[in-house]
Amino acid sequence: MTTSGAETCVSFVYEVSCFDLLTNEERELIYSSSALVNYKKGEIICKQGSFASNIMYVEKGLVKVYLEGPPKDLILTITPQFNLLGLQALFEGNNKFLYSISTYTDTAVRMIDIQVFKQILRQNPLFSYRILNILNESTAQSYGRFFSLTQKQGAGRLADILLCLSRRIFKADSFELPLSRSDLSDLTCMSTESVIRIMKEFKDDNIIENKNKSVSLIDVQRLERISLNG
Amino acid sequence: MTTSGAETCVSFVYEVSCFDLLTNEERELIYSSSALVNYKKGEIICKQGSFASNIMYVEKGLVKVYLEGPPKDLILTITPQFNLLGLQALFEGNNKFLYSISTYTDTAVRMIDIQVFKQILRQNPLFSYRILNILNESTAQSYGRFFSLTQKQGAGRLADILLCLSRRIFKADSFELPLSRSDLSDLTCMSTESVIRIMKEFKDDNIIENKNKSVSLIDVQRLERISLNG
DNA sequence: ATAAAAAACTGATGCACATCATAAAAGAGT
DNA sequence: ACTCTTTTATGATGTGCATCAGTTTTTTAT
Repeated sequence: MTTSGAETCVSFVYEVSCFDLLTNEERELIYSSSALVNYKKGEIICKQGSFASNIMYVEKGLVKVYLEGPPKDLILTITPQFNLLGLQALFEGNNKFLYSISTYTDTAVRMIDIQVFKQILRQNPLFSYRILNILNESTAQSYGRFFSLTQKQGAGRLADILLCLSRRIFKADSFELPLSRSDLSDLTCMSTESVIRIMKEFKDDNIIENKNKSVSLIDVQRLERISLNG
Repeated sequence: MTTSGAETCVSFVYEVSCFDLLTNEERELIYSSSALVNYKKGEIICKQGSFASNIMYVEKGLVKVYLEGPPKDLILTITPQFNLLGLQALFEGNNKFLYSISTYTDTAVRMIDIQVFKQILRQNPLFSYRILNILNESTAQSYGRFFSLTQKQGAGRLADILLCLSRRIFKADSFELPLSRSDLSDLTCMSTESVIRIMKEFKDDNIIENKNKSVSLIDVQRLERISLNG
């Protein structure tokens, strides 16, 4: 398997547009049985191991979905607005959150009653088919990430994440990074010190620019080569 | 996250019983548009990157689903009979296999036309809901495995795999292992030599017995402790 | 039964990365 | 402004595991 940025991503290409597949009645049902909750930057939306009674839809903001250590956290995805969270709780017999979710920026989340969501899934095959596709995309991406995390060494893993952040999340070569070095280390499965050292290498080699929170990818091709060569 | 064998598994608890949710007509459609193909031990069922036009149902046998290196293969799941394969190809725009699949034993696979499968998904919400649950279970497991592979060290990862093989695949403390040491290394993301060394340690410590292909778990509790402590 | 090939094993060496210790810089709160 | 806390940075040391280079055992083929 040869993967560079695109296939090893922690986020999604397509925003979720699944609600347009609902009938007016179903949409009304969703809205009337849901609540919009606002979170500030850094707050926890849900905690691994707690009971899941909602499917969540990020209407605004940026969150991280992560497994809690010890020895350290592992960030599964960085999810921006217009995406669903907590779909794994649909699995019968799986009524607990497998992961924690917290916010990087101020975030608004629509909490949808899981029973209502399930009911609509059962009665609306097109909607159900769309959800199935979303889950499949997520699985496909997690395979790419599996490969990145287990087969590549540090520089390659960090290159993957930088490319992903640039392409999928911020959709620009330059961006203000709301993640700390420690977050990057939870994404790339290495120590914070190693992230810092490799970032410095990239900077010294003129592959990226980096000052405080701002990051610019200068030599994307080089980054892709590093990603490919592990 | 604290995981031992159960949550870090490469195989599934429940056999797939989704076809009972089909109408007679739909079942007939599946059967008439499918073909049963027999593979010998060691043969390749599908190759990563090739076009996927079928959903596969393992009627008999044992297979591995794996990403191909370089630098080395990564086994995603070990899948026994009565399970579906290739569901990821359902993702629109994803008509290529993300992984290769090959057999450990003589295997019979029913090849189901993907268009027929999709059609039934769209028209039968209960079936679609069941498939969605299967995908969700698979995602949940891959999270556990993510954690195992990225956060635990060698002995813990191997303990996880041994526990999984015992519980999920062979459903016994003693079993004949059709996988080579090299396969175990592709499952645990370490070198073959390391697998051998750790297996020897386990044997010297009377945690397992091992002679040629036969493996017996002697001290399961100890294995679980090793799994937990990384 | 025997040769050939593949898999299992063993030891010596090297290296990527974690860990530890400590300092500098940036951000947050008053 | 200034303190206090958090984050970033950097060097020194340690280690888990890969790699390499062999030997032995097991399996396969004839």
